[in-house]
Amino acid sequence: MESKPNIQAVAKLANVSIATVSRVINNQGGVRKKTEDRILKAIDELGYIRSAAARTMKKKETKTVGVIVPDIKNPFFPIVMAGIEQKAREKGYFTILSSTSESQAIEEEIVKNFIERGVDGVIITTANEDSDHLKVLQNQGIPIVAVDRSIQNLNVDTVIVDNEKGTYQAIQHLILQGHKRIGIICGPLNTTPAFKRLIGYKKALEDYNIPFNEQYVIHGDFQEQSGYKGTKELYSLDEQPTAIFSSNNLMSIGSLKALQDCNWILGKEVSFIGFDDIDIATFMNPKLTVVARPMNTLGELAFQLLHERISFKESVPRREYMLSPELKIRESCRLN
Amino acid sequence: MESKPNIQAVAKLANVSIATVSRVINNQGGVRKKTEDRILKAIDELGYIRSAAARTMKKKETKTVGVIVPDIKNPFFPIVMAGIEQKAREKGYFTILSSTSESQAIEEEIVKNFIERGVDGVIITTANEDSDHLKVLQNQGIPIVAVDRSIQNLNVDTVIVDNEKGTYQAIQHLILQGHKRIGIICGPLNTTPAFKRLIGYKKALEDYNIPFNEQYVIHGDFQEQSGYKGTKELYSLDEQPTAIFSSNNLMSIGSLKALQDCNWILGKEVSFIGFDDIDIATFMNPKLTVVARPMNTLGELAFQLLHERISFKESVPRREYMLSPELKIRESCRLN
DNA sequence: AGATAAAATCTAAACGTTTACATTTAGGGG
DNA sequence: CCCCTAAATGTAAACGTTTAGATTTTATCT
Repeated sequence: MESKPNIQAVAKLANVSIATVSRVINNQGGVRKKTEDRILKAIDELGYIRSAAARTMKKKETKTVGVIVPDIKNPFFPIVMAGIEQKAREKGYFTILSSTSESQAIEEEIVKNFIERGVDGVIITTANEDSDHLKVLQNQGIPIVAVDRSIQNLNVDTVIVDNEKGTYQAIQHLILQGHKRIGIICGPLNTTPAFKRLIGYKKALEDYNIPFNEQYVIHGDFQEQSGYKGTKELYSLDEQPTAIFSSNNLMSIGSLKALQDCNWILGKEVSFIGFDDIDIATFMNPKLTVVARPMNTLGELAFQLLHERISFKESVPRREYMLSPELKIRESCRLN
Repeated sequence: MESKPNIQAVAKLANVSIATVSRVINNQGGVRKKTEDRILKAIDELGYIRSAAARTMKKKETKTVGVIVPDIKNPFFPIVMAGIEQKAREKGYFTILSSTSESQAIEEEIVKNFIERGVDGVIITTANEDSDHLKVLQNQGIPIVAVDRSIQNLNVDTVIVDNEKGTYQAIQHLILQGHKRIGIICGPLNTTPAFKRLIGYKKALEDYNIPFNEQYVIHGDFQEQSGYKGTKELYSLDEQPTAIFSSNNLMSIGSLKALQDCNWILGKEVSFIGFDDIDIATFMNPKLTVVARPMNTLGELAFQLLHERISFKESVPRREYMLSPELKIRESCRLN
């Protein structure tokens, strides 16, 4: 196998200088049609593909944005990613995705790697919000957009959903149906989404004068297993809750499995609302009432903000978009 | 904002030559402890991060593998990806993921981009199997591993599951329960998985002397919508099938929705088996019988093969791993 | 045809690393 | 204390682009 052809080889074959070749591959114009054809032919003949590395070195830009998510297995993120990818492609950008498995150590590794590679910007759902480990990005002048989870003490554009409101509405819905003992399965409370959802829960109780009871608050980690365990805990309480709110999709699945295993009858003995719509929602019997988020839009918006930052380096003030989730009322909640 | 520090700046601050700095950042040893400390301190002070671009240019390697999937929204791929990512991290490799949305045009774009970036290898589930558009990779000497779908006329390592066998077992299971009119919802037949699943279906019918009936074969595209439509078609047949086999997860979901909308009662009026286990499977009533694939293993194995190729450039002969899927018998099939 | 302007093309210098090879420094033995 | 060897460090070239500025070619107008 020959060594890979470079711009030099193309230039020689087409009998021009490398500068002219460069002009052609970058569509800069100012090249005679005849010359261009000759060069194009040479490129084709040699199978020349330009080296992004060399180009990046000169241009200091990569037309690449890095995306960091905490858990690629959570279907929420692939959908957000699809939104990002689509918008990025439209603008001629390329995306690279990495997952941290909710580990800050891995997140740091990825960030460093992204910087090494010279990404033009980063879209991140961070594993740890109060984290200095993202300062490096800012020091390097790399724009950041936080999506789904905001970042403390870092002045970055943010696209989130109104977690508090979404949860408030869900809990309110339950209260209005007569529920007073409502369990909530939380995510990691050092993440805004999890925290805000708990706030929404508390506020709804307060507004309707229902005493807050610590035993109904389960501390989960956004993984299926913790939803399962948490639900069993709730079940084993002397005064069982009559309704359960689960703070994310994966935990909802775990929770529902626990319900089945306990023979705790959904929609009859216990009402249920989950944050995030999931495939199973409409297949369950009864169908699941959920708080749904505009996931695709979240991604599209995130890229759009990032792109603006990349394009106009001038300091636009920080922007925060808060999208509204929607309570999709189906059948898993019953009067109590 | 200062311009980013380079190795030169570090060298000056630490009062050494750039060669020594290079030795330190690459852990090559042969540097006096005292000097190393001085350099490390300088690196830290300046916030120096080496440029991958410049490095790649010299070394002609990136420690990066590119992963191409046809549909990031299909939960199958994120799980495979998780397997790849984990193994890659262990070996010090970094992965970049892109999704083609089943479009060959986009796939070509991505491939080109990967080459430009100098990925050391590619793991791909191609959108179009009989495709010359992957030859470029081979021409560039970039190792490829095909996962889930093989590639025609290209001599690459392959990791797939035994689609034919998996489907055969499913259909056999239905036949032994007395079903004779069995519908199948196929994926795009120019992909091996879809094709092989159809083959498995036909072979099972043949082995049990059940006549093949074209009207029970629905041509879908692996997307939810086609599963929905296909199922309605089957429902509208004069001689409705008594059982349905769906060739992938997304189409299963569509199919099940159609069942509900038609009031065609699952497990009673119609039996059902889907390829790939899905969240909803165990929540349905009755629970879904499925053909399950070892998705995580698929990814791990794929990276392993690729890594071997990258490490020992010598021409090991082509390898093909075919993993066995497993028929998980639950409740969605009933005697007929 | 000659002068001039405009268009096309070329030359050469970066960009930030790695590394073969050259040079300096340190350490030990006599 | 000097010499020799090994260890540590330095020098300089190369990797493949882009691009400013220099030069050549072409086209236009008298």
